[in-house]
Amino acid sequence: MQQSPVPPETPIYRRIADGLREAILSGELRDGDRLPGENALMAQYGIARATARQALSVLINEGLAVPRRGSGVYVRQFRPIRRHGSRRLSHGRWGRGQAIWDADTEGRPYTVDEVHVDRETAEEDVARVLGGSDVWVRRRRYSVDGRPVQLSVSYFPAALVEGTPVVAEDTGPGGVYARLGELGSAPAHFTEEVRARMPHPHETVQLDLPAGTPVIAIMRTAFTEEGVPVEVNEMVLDAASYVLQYDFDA
Amino acid sequence: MQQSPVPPETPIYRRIADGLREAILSGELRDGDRLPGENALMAQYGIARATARQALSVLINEGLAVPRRGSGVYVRQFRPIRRHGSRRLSHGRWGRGQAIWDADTEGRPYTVDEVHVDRETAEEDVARVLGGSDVWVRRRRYSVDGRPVQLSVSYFPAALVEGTPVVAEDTGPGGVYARLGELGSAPAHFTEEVRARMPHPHETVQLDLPAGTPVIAIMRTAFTEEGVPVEVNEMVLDAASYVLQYDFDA
DNA sequence: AAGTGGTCTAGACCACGCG
DNA sequence: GCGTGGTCTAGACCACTTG
Repeated sequence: MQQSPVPPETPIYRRIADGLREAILSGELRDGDRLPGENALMAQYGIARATARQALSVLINEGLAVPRRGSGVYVRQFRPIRRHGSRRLSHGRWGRGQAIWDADTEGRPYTVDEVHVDRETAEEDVARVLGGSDVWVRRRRYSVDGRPVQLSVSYFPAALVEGTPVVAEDTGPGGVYARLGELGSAPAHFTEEVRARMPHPHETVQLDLPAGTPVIAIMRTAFTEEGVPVEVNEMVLDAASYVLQYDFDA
Repeated sequence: MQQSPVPPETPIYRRIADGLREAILSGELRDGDRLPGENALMAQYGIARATARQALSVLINEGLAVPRRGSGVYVRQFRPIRRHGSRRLSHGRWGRGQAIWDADTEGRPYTVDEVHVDRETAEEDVARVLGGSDVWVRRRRYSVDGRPVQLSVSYFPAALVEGTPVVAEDTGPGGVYARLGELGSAPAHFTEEVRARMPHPHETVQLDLPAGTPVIAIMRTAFTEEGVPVEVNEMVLDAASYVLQYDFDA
């Protein structure tokens, strides 16, 4: 037997997915709640297993639900961190300014791990910006509340940082930017290019991302007061964990 | 019969997807190229149809491929538009500044359609920012090269714009901001909150998004010189069509 | 007309989790 | 141990695109 002769406008699996999405977005199903499982959907709608799975996969790929093996499918949560771009302009300057999206206050403890510092040959895009492919690279991963949220790779011109604390494992108080300042190359201007896309496999692993989670990719270039580029920083953020904030004037 | 007794590390459909992804990311398969179809994969790997589909669905949900009914599955392309946040800081100021990501030059013709102007009661988040829920709302959709790329909804305090050209269908030269200026409420400061997520169903329709495409959601608040909020602008961008650029000082 | 992807059924074995 | 989701098979009918 096949389905009813006239497919009722939209396929069954879509109608089921739509209903569940509605329940999630309306708040009827809340963070961490369990969705009806495959067996429940099969019984309730009289459908085959594959069809029930297809319905659930829609929500999973939309990032609204997360499957847990041996347990069930659950509503996913969104608890972002607020990341300030141009902070100096944002702080209590425009009295009545209010944030639209809720986000945890900054200042939560970051954990840094998987720090690697290496001398490498930069890819073409980075080399073009820095004006040379001979670079030192600092890679690291940031976690908040034990969950990885950001990968970060910084590139520095080798001629500038060779043999300096910039390429040490621990860069000391104030971090890399303070050390660059001591070299007479304090970053003064920044350009950030922001994209969103689905993660690559290694990002999925390193950030422990469920299906349906995009990443935000930021390429930041730091310039000295004189306009000399001294760092390119490539960041990949779990999109479900971040709200970026930028403030500027007309 | 079932598969071989020991699942060889990773499931078949993943291995196939990994291979195809590799081919795409390495450039072996290029923009618009056709991927091996379901039948080809079934024959090549000796697998069932559902398994071949599962492999392809991975790439589709990652936004790397797009299925075309009756035709095949094709490599997707990424041709972004560059959107400048704080442009005033960016223009030729830091001589050697180079962009990392390619993007079409701005200035390509935008098309605006589906313009709707209505008086409404704002949601709580917008009302909190504007200091009241009585608002006028301007909705519109932007297209470039005939493809929809952005949805935009602007909220204005009704008390400020009631009966002014701000709420006319055509706002005239200089647009809404010029009209706000004539009202003595010229926007002078902006805050943008940026998120990325998977699209809601109506966004998928209005932006004609294939599966696996995230959207960038921007909430921009405009303030006068005195710090009075005069507009909240909620934008939803096709993430595959945009690179955002922000420039700021240390 | 042939080939493609879209939807759906009815089974199967598996690893995992939770009580 | 039982229910859960993860993977896979072997079929079917359909709508659509293309030569």
